Amino acid sequence: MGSGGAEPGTVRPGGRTARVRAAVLRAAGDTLAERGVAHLDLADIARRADVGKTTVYRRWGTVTSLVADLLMDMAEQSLPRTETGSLLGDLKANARLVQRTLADPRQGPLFKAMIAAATCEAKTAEALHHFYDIRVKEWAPCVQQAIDRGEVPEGTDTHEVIRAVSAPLYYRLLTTGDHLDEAAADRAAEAAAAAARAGAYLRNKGLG
Amino acid sequence: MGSGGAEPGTVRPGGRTARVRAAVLRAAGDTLAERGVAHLDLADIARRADVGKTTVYRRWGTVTSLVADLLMDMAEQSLPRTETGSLLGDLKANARLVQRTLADPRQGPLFKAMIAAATCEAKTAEALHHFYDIRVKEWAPCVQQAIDRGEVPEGTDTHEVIRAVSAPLYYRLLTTGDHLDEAAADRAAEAAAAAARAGAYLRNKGLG
DNA sequence: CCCATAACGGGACTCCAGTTTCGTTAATTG
DNA sequence: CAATTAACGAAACTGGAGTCCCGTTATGGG
Repeated sequence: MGSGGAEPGTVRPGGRTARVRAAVLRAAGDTLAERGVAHLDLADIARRADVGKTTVYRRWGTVTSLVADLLMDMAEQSLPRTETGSLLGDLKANARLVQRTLADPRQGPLFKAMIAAATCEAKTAEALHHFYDIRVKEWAPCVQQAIDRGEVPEGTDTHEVIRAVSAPLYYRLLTTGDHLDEAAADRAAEAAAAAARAGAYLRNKGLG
Repeated sequence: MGSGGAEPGTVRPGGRTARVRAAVLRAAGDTLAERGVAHLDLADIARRADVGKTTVYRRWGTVTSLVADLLMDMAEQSLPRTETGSLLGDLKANARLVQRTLADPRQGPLFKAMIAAATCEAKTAEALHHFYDIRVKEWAPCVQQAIDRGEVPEGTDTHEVIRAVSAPLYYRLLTTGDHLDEAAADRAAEAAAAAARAGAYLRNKGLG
């Protein structure tokens, strides 16, 4: 008698198992982008992935659980940031990247759907938080460089500045129907840079 | 022969019909706050509202449609803004209001759920956009006053400044697990004020 | 106050998302 | 290159979300 068996896919992760995972995550992303989280049927995803629906139910069980796995997968593929030499330049590069992603006909709806899925289950929320944590950590160094250069006051919360760039873009995506253009990206970067220079993101504000 | 009949609840909107709507919207809000949009059963809501499930299905039909109605209802109850005499003071008052709402154990999850529901259906999205449009319009005058006072450059997009206050709070609510405290609210207000003063929210940037 | 009928509500019914069963395929190990 | 068994997949099954039917309640107009 064994311990009851680990999660499916952990003992023989190679070959077919990996192919099935890739196909299912691909199909899940496509379907999420097209239809959103609601009324999402795992059997549909299985059909699109050319995989038995039993397999999908056994390995992931629920839509939110599948989204969590998709987020784990996406978190691993982080694209390197570009460096321009100035805070505003770096933040604009970041803002443009976010804007292009959210304005993309596939990626935009996909991100909306993943955010929606994260509101439904703790595990999915955790995966989403991890995903954004990685993105923020990837870009935070450009703010540190600005601090070192003297562009931004010492004690500035670098992560908070990076989040400040994305925030208005996501807010607009979710709460308005407006198109996200490059002007919006530039405005987000300029606002974050101006606020950072003015010391709005200093840690331990108002404790003295 | 008639035209086939209008939507239920439009011909005799008084008395019982209004009571039923109020009870159902109340129950819908409670359930959304507790469980989120996923796996939400209209029969559950009907039971909690002490209303026949047939009635709920007939008048609203789907969860997203019910959320849309809830948003219409909430949009009508706009609380008046306070005036402090300075841009930063007004923006802080706004930020604190948003922060308290999102940090509230009932309202926070409710807003998350409504945002999630809006990603699933156009009609619900429209209702959400309308809701935020009203909130933004309610607070935008305080930015106009700051322009008149000379605190902020002429040509500043007043709506964009108000959105800039809320954006980081919503972004944090959705993409991190962190608690929204008053410090976060103040930081959001200060950043928006600093960026506005620096001219980051001027309309028609980069067209000349 | 009374009538016509809008709107509600209980209960039976349907249909499909999710589960269970069991046989098949192929990843790993020596 | 077998042997072992993890993982897959087709098909039958089940439970409950959503629909339908029809009798009941009570609103709004005259």
